[in-house]
Amino acid sequence: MTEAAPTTRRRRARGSLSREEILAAAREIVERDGLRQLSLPTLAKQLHSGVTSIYWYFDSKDALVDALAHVVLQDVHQQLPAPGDGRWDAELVDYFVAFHDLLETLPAYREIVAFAPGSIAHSTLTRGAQRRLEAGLSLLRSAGLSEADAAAGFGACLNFTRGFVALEHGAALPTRDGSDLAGLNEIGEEQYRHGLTLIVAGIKAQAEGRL
Amino acid sequence: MTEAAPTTRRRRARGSLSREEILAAAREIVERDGLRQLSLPTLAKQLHSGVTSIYWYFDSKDALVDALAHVVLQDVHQQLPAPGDGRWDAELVDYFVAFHDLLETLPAYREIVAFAPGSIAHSTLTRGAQRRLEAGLSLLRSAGLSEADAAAGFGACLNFTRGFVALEHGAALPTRDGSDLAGLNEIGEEQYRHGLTLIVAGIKAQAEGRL
DNA sequence: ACCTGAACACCGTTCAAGT
DNA sequence: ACCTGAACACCGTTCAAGT
Repeated sequence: MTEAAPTTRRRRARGSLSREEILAAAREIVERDGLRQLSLPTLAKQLHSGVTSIYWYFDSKDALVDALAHVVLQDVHQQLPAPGDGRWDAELVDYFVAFHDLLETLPAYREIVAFAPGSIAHSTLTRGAQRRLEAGLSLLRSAGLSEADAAAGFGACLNFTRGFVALEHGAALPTRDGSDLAGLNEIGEEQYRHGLTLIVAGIKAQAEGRL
Repeated sequence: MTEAAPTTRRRRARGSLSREEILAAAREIVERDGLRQLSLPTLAKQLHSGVTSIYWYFDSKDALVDALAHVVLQDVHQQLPAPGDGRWDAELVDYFVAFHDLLETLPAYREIVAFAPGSIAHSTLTRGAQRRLEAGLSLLRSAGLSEADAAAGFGACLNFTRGFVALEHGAALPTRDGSDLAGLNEIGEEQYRHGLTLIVAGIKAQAEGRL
């Protein structure tokens, strides 16, 4: 009765922790419960480690979230599909719709983009991601656009996609009254596709010298 | 020596607090120090009130932030410019560029969109805001689009704008290495304008039956 | 009806150890 | 070198009062 119950495991072995393991555990928590539930005590519990052990690998919680964003983004870019060989404008739409669907599917990405957009912005592109994006970019070159125009057009699609996903988060609630202006606040797959189609049509107009 | 120093004011008068005053103080903190600095203790200090007094007017901190988002959004919509009477496509671009600049100018909006996008999504449009938006919408009707196409096109511009602003926040840091793919991560006024121009060109193509 | 402090269960971070 | 608990200065929220 005088001793505390020895319910929990004791001390972790010396070299048993790592950045990778910490990030994997953090990701699991974020996918399961959302970024707001990610605290250092929760994370330590999941790792069976002391809370302060985490500080050996990351300077702060913010730094940890930055690193997590980086890992998740790498995953996203790795899963980017290669464009097919149909007409460039149709392929470009498909390419980004796939991108959009991918982002929608990854809860961790949505969580971070919604609650720590800064961490996403900090993350630089890896070499592999650059190659994937290059493939999309080349679609635009094949439309006969100058290098600068192609990059700008691709960037517009990219920005639209990223921004749209940021918007989609938390917009899943029912509208509170019926006074919605022709569904202007509606946000979803259909609205995404429409905006993207318009941008691509704009690029096409530019390629044909009608801008 | 035995008494605590009576440095601070005593108790607030009975009916002296209000939702409005609380929101105004909260807004001041957000504009000055950012949303992350907004805590109930800080807020209470600014109000010279007890921390728990705030709970008489708001159920939770989240509810308070929701209300703050609503107030700020109302301001934004009230400042929306009326479109001029030039060509519809040029006017539409100007209309949204003004919108974008407005959002950029209001730190409170940026803070909330960045750190509490959910609160923005919850907010419904007031009647006044609807009238302002109607003016922009009518630009599209004058292009000869169907009601549905006009609303969809306007919505695309709106979504692009909102999403873009969400992206801009925290993207103000210098890129960490030079491997940036033709400045694809660049985000600013120029990129905004370009994306918007493409969307409008796409709408034009649609209006002329080229989509 | 409206304002309040005490108390609670949480945070992130620093520091001075243990091994 | 790597892991740890104690301690600190914060949070948001509940509750049982005061007026």
